[in-house]
Amino acid sequence: MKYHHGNLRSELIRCACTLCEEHGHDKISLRGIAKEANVSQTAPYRHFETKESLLAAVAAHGFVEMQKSIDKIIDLSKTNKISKKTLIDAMLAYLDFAISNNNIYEVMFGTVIKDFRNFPDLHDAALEAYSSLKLSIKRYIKLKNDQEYDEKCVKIWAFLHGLVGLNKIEQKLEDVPTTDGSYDMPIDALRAAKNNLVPFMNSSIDALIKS
Amino acid sequence: MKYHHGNLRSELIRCACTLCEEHGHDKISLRGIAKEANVSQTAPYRHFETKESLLAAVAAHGFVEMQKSIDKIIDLSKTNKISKKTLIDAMLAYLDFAISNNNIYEVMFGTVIKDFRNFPDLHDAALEAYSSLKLSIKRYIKLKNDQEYDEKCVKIWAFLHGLVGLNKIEQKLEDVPTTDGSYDMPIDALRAAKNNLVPFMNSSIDALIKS
DNA sequence: GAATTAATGTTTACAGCGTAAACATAGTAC
DNA sequence: GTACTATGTTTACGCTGTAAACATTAATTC
Repeated sequence: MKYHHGNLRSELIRCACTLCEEHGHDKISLRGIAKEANVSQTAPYRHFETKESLLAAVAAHGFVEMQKSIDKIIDLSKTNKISKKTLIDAMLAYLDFAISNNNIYEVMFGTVIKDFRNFPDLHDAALEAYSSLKLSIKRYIKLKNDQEYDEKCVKIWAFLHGLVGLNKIEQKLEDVPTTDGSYDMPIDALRAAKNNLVPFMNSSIDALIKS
Repeated sequence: MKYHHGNLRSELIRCACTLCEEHGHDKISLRGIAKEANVSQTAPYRHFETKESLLAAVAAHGFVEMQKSIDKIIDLSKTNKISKKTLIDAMLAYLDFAISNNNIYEVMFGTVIKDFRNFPDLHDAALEAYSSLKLSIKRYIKLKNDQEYDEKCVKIWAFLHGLVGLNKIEQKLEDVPTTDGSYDMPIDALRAAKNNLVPFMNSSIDALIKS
């Protein structure tokens, strides 16, 4: 029996990512992660000060992956303009990551990690991801200055981030017959948006960039 | 000493709202809420099956309050058109509620409550709140049909919800000198948006409605 | 009005949690 | 080889959500 694990740190992050995505960050325990990695329940403390700091590593990993999926679309090796279709594809890549990594996205943007400044790796990864989002706009359209790019980028980011949030709450609501008429249903609208995502995004993103 | 409390249920909700907003939903315990209400630590179980269901009541209360603050702006007693300024004011009321009730907003839209269908009061309150958001658009602009209102409403809601989310993460990031240039800073842009919220909203909301 | 029942409180108990402290083993430097 | 450091385990503590048994008060039935 070997006493030392070797690379427990990265193994813990891997297990944490898996379990987190499977069950949600609020349903996983440090002990459970340790068990998954086949070590004692306090072994993680040799590599992470707290549970929060392990989750910070999960979030950082998430930002890196999210950035990769955007970078893949806009092709970092080049510097030329990108088409509107490519821009939309990049935005769709954001949404796709957020939705297929729902629970990790929650850790990245939720309240689990109070302050990114306590976790420099995470802090950097988050800013790097933003820079890819911004770059995709820079490559799409010519604007006056950096400040203007930031303004558009924040608008689009807010819109994307909001769509992710609404997608979550759609899943919590019920189909209720609207016949009663006392209130209206956002669910159909959310579903309609999802089923026609490309035109939906096309009009919205363009409108925001030009606003 | 009186053994029965009388209206412990509503008192517990009140205490839970207070403590939740003060410390965040993940930092409060049923026991702590019970202590705040001066009852034994298991007394809440006579009124709420689980901690989740008490938080559902907190969320429901949040939706009602949020709706009120929107309704106050658009003046439900009337049915006439509203100006663009009034529409923006209603959207600002949404943001204002979300930000000054940060931690309760988190409960309303986060992952704490898995499925609103388990909590009919919450489910209704959420849909009612949506209907007020939609009504404000209906009163502002004439569109073809209900479906079109829903589409615009979802876009605007996503945008608002996203802004709330970005506001949260702004607080977790750090001011870093951009001189290095390896990445760009969303923080300044977020702050700029906040400092000029009215024109920022004016352009965005209009663009989304017309998109 | 007394007896029964239902509603609403308390006390006790349990397993799981994050994590601190003490201890054990393995790898590294001299 | 000996000391030191890194990395693992064991044990322990107080807090958590909540189940179960018990107590008291309010409501209902006769």
